[in-house]
Amino acid sequence: MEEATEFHSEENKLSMEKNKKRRLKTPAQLKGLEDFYNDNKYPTEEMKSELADELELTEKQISGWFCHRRLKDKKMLNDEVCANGRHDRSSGVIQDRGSGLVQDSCGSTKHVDYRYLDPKEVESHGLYNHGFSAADMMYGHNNHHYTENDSATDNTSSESSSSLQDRLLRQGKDLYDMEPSSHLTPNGSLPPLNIKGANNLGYKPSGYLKVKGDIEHAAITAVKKQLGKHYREDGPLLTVEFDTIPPEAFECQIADLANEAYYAANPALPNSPEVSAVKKQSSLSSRYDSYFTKISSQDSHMDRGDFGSLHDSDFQDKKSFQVINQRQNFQSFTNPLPHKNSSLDLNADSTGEASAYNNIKNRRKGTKHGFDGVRYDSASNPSDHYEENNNLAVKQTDSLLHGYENSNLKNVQRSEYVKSKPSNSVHKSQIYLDTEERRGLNKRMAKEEKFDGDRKVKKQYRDPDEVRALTNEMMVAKRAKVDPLEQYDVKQSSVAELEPRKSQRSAAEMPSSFSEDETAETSSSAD
DNA sequence: TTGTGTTTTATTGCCTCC
DNA sequence: GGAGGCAATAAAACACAA
Repeated sequence: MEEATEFHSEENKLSMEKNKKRRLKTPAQLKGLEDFYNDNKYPTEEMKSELADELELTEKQISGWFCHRRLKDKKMLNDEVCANGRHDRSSGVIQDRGSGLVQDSCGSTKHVDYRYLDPKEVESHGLYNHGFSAADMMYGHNNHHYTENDSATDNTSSESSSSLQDRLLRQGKDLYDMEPSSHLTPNGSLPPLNIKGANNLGYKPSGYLKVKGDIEHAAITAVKKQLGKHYREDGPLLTVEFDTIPPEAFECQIADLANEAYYAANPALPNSPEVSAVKKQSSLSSRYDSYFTKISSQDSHMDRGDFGSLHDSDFQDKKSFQVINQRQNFQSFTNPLPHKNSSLDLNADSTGEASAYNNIKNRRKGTKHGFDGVRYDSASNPSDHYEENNNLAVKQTDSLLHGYENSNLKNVQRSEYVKSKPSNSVHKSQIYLDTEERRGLNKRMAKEEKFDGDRKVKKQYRDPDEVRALTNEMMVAKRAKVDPLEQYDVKQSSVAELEPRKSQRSAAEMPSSFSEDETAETSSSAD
């Protein structure tokens, strides 16, 4: 026995040592691993071997380290998403319109989310939110079922805040709309239609989701087709005129969108269709604060930076301030590897460099994951009026939020990063996705399946940091802070304006969800 | 100093793809 | 069936508060 034991000890001397007492990687090893990991999260056998030799580790250790490193990233992402997902769930946000994929932010939340989401509601609200202004949506939520969820799941925030937050969350977080296949759903929202992508992240939609995705997608797509691509965000309630949409009803949408952007940039304009709505967004603050105050106390002074020097045309910069601030804070809160040269770090260290870096990375990112696709779309379509329209809410918010009116010059320099890496992707057009994107969802799903074999290769371009950054972007929407008084004013001022719509909706029996008949009908039409 | 919580490392089992 | 990857788990190492 002893000989055998001795033999084994000789044979596996090193491994035994490592088995009995795990050895921490030396700083040099860790650095090498991290550096390599930043470049390639899925090293090949050769790479592993080389790295093992270089770092004096075994390939097994290398593989294990990378595996755990990926898990770590994923976990971090999930944690972040978890916080977001909680908000979403509580606010009844439909994270994955169409596919039904709600970001499984925390693994266990995968099923929980659906307790709050009726497929019909998901569908109808998805349309709602797309067709309504923020103000409309607010009432839509409060007057319908979502407030129920709010009270049930989040007692810390006012009801009014939820809808607004939902709006921003969707804009910033609803990656689904932005990306058909995101990684994050990481919850933020998972790439709705990309089940594969979801799986990659550990979000494995079970039965219900798998079926739900197709059904909802078909129904929504059909409705979207009926509505047309360009329906006004500030236009009539979808259901109100749904049955009587004249062929020319939406033909002037592009122009309107342009005007909306102008309004957004000029909040002073009385006719800005979304001013009241934007003001309502202030309600975001409550829950946001509750969450981010945990992140960093620096937010307070950071947020009060001097934005005054910025012009309306610098909207992007303004927004970037929030993004950056949030990212900085968020990173400091979540990133256990401060030394890691993540994109966020790059952002802080070198604007230009980070910008270029992220641009490259964004382009490198394949369409495999929804996030990637979304961001890519957003970045690659700067002229997309939909994106512009989506920026509207943010613009308005920026212009209305006192706490953010002022910018920190220090941050201004960083705004370029956001430009290169459009945080507005967060606000990417829901409308756009609901039409153009969704039309290709089924095809895309098929492609996902088809090209799943390429996953390994594409995976190499998955950068958790990017995903994290995107998650942070999603969080940006939440960052919109408005003091309580402003919230109150917003409510008061917007009530009169919105009341008619409210009554109109109820008069039209705005469906909390499409009836089964409608769903079936639309589904069939989509077919 | 100790207890507790977190992080990191290692192992194992399962799944998917080739 | 093998390889690669993911997830769950255990345990050591570390950090921190009382």
